[in-house]
Amino acid sequence: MTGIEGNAARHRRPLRADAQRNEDRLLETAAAVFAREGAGASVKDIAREAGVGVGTLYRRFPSRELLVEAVYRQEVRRLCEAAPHLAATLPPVDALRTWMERFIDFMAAKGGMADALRVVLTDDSERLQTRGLLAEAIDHLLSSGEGRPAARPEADAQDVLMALGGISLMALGEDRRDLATRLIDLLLRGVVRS
Amino acid sequence: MTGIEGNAARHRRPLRADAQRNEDRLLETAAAVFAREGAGASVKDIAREAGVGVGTLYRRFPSRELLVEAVYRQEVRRLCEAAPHLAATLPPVDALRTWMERFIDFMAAKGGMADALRVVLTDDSERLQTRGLLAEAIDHLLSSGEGRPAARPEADAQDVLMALGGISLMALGEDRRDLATRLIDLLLRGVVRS
DNA sequence: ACGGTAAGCGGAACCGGTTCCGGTTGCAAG
DNA sequence: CTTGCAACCGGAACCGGTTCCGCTTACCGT
Repeated sequence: MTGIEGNAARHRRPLRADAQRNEDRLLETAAAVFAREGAGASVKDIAREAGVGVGTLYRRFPSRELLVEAVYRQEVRRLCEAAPHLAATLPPVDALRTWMERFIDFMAAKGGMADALRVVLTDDSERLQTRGLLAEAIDHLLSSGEGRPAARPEADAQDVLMALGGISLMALGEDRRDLATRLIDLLLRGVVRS
Repeated sequence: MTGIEGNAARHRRPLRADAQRNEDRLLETAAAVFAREGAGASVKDIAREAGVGVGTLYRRFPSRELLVEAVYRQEVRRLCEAAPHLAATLPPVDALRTWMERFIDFMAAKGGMADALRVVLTDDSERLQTRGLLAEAIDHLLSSGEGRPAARPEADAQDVLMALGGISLMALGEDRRDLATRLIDLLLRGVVRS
């Protein structure tokens, strides 16, 4: 479980040995702390528990949200990879709806991911692979269904992702699961082929 | 311009004289500072410039967002009051779309209102009159149009408000006005009578 | 007028995120 | 094996929001 491999290291000179060690340790620790205390845990705590200074943490993860993103990147990837299977198994609209509800549940399960989500969907810097992953998954769901795409042709995966993000931001709280469901229905009504 | 009259004071013993004076001064100062530096200005600055301690500010406005809400309540009210006129003047869907775009533009114009907006739409405590105002305006637009309501009967003003809030949260940034427009279209397609 | 007290006041202290910078060190060239 | 230096490190310092608490005061009843 040491070292989120698929790193963005692809086109970046390899890290110095100590730096790499610290990065691994930070991700490891952050994952543990988030799991234990929710994604709201303090950055300072994580740094201390990982045995490094905050400066070190910040050089690798320039903001709290980026750390969160890095920690959950794996799980989001898994979520996205499930899209093709859904698309192949269920009727188009149901596949889309199901995937969206899974997305909401995932976000809700992490607690306090709202800010991180906003950053991931809003910030257009490179290194935020997560956003592309999500858009790709949605694109898959929109265009699936043999010969009868689920969505109106103009419906754009990026836009749908943004809309879903907006819904998450509003409906991520405690007793809001039903609100999320209703808003997803609303969104689908606008997206789906009439 | 001293003393937002329509206060929630309705069923609250009147404030002590000095307290009322401070509240007025705070609102006045906050409005000025927000206008000068955007809604991101620091609470401490506002308190200092109003000549009171932060403690005083916080007793009256228990969080930064609530202060923002109070400062802009008037303008939001005005926005909402424009709804009936739009409803009477334009075809139902156009009225709704126009109002929504005004809403977005208003939020964008204030800069850094995103957090305040989330609180206003999300927090269900009393004293947040703004939310009710907005829902009412939307309700008006949804059910207007002589004999031919704009919206599908199940469309709920609260839900539409939440969706619009979500859109705002995602599309409030710099070059995002067009995203907002597209998302509003998407939303309308789900809301409007087919 | 007077006194008691609830309401109010100010600001020091706390907390979490973020930045900065003087000192350290992996590593590669000589 | 040195040595030069870019990359790194740690943590003190800063900043903004929020809480806490000892002191003050407006106001009501007498």
